[in-house]
Amino acid sequence: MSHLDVPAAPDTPLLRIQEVAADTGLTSRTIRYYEELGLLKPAARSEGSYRLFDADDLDRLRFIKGLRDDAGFSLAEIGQLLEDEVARTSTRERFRTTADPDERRALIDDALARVDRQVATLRAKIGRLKGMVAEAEGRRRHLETHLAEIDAGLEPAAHQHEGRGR
Amino acid sequence: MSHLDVPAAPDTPLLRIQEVAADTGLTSRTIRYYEELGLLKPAARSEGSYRLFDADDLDRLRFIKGLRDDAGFSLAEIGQLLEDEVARTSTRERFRTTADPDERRALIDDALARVDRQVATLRAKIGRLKGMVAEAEGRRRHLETHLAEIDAGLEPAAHQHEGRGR
DNA sequence: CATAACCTTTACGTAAACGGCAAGGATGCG
DNA sequence: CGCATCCTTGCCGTTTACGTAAAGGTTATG
Repeated sequence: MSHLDVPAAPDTPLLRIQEVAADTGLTSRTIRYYEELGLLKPAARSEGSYRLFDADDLDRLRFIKGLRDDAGFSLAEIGQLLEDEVARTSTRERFRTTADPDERRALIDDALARVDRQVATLRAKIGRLKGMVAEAEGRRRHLETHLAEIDAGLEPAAHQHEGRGR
Repeated sequence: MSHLDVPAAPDTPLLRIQEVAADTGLTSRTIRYYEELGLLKPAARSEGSYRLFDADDLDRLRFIKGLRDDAGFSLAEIGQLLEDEVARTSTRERFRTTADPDERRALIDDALARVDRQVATLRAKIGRLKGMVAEAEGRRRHLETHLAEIDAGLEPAAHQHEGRGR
């Protein structure tokens, strides 16, 4: 997440939900659902209470989508990874309103810690997947061994039609 | 999968569903559900139609669980990965009953191809996860840059309570 | 300011992945 | 063979992750 960006780049135009949906590949329903679950909170609301999203929110949604589609995490797990949104929102606000460098450092340190935990979680998953690849390759070797046995024991025998294996 | 094992190790005792559940960490309900979905078919049925599983089935179930828990695949995707079970069953049978080395080779080649596809799928997922790690690390660097800016621009300023970051 | 296009909340519907229960048959042991 | 235990096939219930329609405000545009 790039919450804690330069005081929310004042040039970001703030998009409405449909635009965000198009940009992220999610549906507006899904985005509202994620908000309902506390996975994000739009940067603002229009006068008539339209949800308004900034670039930061877009990043967050894309990250969520990645965790969901690519990493296969449940929304509950994603919630754990992103960690409580209320805190994030108030943090973002605090960061904008405080000028105390010590406090700003502390806020960034927290954000760093969160990112590190995310990376660790992703790496753990990569590790498990690699374990599965290793298993599969074990099966592969097993099959090849078996194939070699057949070749050794029976290849010399006569067989009519062209062999098909490589 | 080690279907196509040495003609189904004749020493395997054939377990009943509860035993299998205990061994794999699944529930019997789940195992039946997986069969219903066509993810596996128990090696045999007892006289009174009890499901009976061999070591091969156990491997398969553990593999499915791995794909589900570790890799985060949906059961539908797992079904694709394992590829149609009916074919597998008849293949297993064919393998046991045929003596023609050419045919056995062909069957093993097919199994090899399946394993290769599985490995490719897993590797693709690993790739996507690494992409996410890279993204996260990008955010990390961004935060650090930001932190450095604060340090550079404001650190020299006076501040009362002990700095907290490292 | 009229109106199309977009938004809001509310609420019911659905597919996936099981959990749990009921009614009845199968196994194993003394 | 009697009985506890395990199994079978339904079948309904639940959670997750949304889809979809309803009823009614909001915005942008001519």
